[in-house]
Amino acid sequence: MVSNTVSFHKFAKRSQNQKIILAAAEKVFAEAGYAGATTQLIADVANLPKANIHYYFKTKEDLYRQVVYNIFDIWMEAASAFDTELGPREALSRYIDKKMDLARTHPYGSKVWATEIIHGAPIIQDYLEGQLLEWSQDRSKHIQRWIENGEMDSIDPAHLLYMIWSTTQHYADFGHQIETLNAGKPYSDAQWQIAKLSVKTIILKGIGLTPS
Amino acid sequence: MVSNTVSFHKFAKRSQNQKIILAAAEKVFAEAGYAGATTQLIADVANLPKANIHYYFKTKEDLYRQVVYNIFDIWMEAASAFDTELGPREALSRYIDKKMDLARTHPYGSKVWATEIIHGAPIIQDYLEGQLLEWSQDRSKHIQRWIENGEMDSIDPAHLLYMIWSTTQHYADFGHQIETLNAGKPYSDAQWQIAKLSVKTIILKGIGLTPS
DNA sequence: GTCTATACACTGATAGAC
DNA sequence: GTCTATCAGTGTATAGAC
Repeated sequence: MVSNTVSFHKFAKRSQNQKIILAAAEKVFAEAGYAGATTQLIADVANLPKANIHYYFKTKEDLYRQVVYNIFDIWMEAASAFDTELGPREALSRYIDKKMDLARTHPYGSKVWATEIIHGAPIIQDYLEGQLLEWSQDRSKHIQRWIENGEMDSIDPAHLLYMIWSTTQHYADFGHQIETLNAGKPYSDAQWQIAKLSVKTIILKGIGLTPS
Repeated sequence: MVSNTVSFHKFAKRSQNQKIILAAAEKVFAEAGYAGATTQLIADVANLPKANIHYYFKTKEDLYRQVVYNIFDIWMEAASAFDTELGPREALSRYIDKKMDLARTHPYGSKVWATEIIHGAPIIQDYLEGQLLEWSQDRSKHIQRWIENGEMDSIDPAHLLYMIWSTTQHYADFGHQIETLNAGKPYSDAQWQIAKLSVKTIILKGIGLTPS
């Protein structure tokens, strides 16, 4: 029993430190880019000695890889909010809401993702060609069916998806610019509500629906 | 006369080399990020010795600064396509068209801009607070007037601008992802046409207009 | 103006004491 | 598991020959 307890505590501590490092790394990778993010800076933000970073993650690339996988997983889970059984208005409304919420709660992850894609997806390419392609094709088929059923306007589904992705992620990736144009102040709860509603209203009306 | 000729040639060569270096730097900064872009790599792409880069641009930061200023100038010039005297439908149509054209012709510049903002605008902050803020406020006022005149739906002008920026720039910044989801092939002329039309259709209809 | 050689600083990673 | 000291490699920038 003693050994079990020790073992449990060790794993708990390991898991806890890994979480702290991952959170620090996400922030530093987002703000400085992959090459600009030094392990020393990540260690400082995590409030740990530099060597500990390498103890928990063998290389800087491994750490970066974990950060990118994490945000991808979070987004793919959110993508299930795009539930085609609900019909176009409700499915798209919920998906946009979910993506806007994530832009607010996970801005660093979104920024890391953006630079990863901008640099040609050196790490996440396999996932783009796998999970993301599969999900996109599945949802595109359902959108096509809605169009054929006269439930929404005729629009190339890919461009509808790109519009949702770009518009929602913009509030994370370009948050600094938005804040600058907002008198240098971050959005309040009320302003986030208006942003969400504005995005939903324009997109849904733009394809012949009314927001829910 | 001889000295004038020599002088002329020297300036021409200087100007020419600077253009070659700027084009190479734009590409390398876009694909590798600021810290990841080595002067050696920029020199290789420009097909010049590394020392020549430092001869024409004192520091790497100066070179980066020029690249960022260039894309900002190009965008601000395009922003004049948003001619409020044309009325909402025509002004917005032309502006979206222009931004989509720039996403296609200047993808590297767009990517450099995106990472600059993602990293907190360390170089371009003054321009955000100056020219960009001024332009945004001016156009927002005109949009407000259109709304009051019943020429378009009631939408917070800032969010309409963000939607245009994010959607159009997405085709440059996330071009790699779009290409991956397009069977790994870059967009054809016809596909770019569809993209432009899709973006314009959704946004204009989304605010109560019909595309021109 | 061009280019080679090099100085100087910094970074990722690890060895080894605790 | 933790942390200090250190190494090997790489980067920016420049000096100086041509």
